[in-house]
Amino acid sequence: MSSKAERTTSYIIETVAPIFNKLGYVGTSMSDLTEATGLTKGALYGNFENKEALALAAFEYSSKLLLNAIDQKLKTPGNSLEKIYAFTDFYRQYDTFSSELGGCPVLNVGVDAKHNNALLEAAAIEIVKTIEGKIALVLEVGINQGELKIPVTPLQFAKQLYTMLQGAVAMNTITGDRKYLLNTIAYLDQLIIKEIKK
Amino acid sequence: MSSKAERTTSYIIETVAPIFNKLGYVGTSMSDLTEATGLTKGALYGNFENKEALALAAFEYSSKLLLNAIDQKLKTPGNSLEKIYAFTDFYRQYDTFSSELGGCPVLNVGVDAKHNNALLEAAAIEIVKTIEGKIALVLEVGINQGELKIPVTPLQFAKQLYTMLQGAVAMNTITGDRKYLLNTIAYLDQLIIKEIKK
DNA sequence: TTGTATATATACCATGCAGTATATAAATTT
DNA sequence: AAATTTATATACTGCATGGTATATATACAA
Repeated sequence: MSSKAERTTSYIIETVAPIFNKLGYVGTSMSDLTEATGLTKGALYGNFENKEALALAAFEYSSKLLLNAIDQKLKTPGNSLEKIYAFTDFYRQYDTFSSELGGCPVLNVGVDAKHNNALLEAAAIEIVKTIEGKIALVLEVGINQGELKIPVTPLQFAKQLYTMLQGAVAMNTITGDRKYLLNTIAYLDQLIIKEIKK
Repeated sequence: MSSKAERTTSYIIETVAPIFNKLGYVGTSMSDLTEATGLTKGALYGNFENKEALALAAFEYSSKLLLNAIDQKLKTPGNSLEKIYAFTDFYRQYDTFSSELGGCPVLNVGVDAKHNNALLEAAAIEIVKTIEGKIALVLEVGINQGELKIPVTPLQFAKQLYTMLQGAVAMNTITGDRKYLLNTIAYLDQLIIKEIKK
């Protein structure tokens, strides 16, 4: 079993992650975090070197949850096309999924940290590459098995797909309107049928 | 001619706008602004009631520059299709255009202000609606003149178009890679030929 | 159960923050 | 050019910030 110390460290990260994601790195104060956790500065600084280390751990936690969810969709049983469908379908509920994380960590941290924290900025870029790579892999398998035809390289198509999804996520985030997600996925689904299904 | 007072007010807004856009509302301090303008707190508070009023004026300035640029593209001589092309083509250089504003004001303020400033959040939503409306208007004219056929309502299609563009803007902002813009516009151009050109 | 290591709470520091009152300087009006 | 209005600079609040030193409490090992 995990020690008490390990459990409080996890507890801090889990509690703090959505706050950082919502308020941003500079927008989040240490007192926001003591208030949310019910712990004191002593506890937070005993578990993390400083605010930056805490924010990084929080982002890694949030993005890992996102990556796990994506992995799960891309491992849906069936052929590559079905996996891609499961993945795009996931974004129909991305607003409720990401609300538990305090919003989309890729978008929020990617935009927020741009001029405020270099480490977080780099971490966000890393996650983007990871996600694009995961999508590309599924596409590649589909091509090799003769299921799919793609007008560009798998990575290139993966980037295009993810860009459209993140467009919907961004518009949903800004306006609060879920239709951006629904309409974009609806469009993507027919795009996939027309363009890449063999 | 404008009075000295009016000119300094304008000067403050112009100088301050890209800083707010880059650093965000909470991330920008009044001392950042006195430093950038070469003025003192007395001057800033003499021209604006408080930080929020200054940030709002700055966003209005930035978004007006964006709206003007979009208007110009959508007023390109020729038929509706050519206007739409000019508009999408504008986004090929959107990274250099927006860098003078400190990034895309819609994306940055829309994401940053979400949980930090209600007025800015509302202002960003307003700009989104305005832009979508402008695109929809051009599409509508194209339909009425028998140039274009569209699978959904003009506003709906405009939203879809803008979502894809903002996806490219978001990915470009996060990663710093211009290809997201170029590839998305390339895709959009062929989409327009296939889907809406009559 | 006691002793010890470790984790958390408390109290504090220097600094930076948004905002203000007032003095001084500069622009505008006459 | 003088008078007056208006804008900017200075000096100063009170408060919140990230971070730390140290005391106290708690978890774990014996």
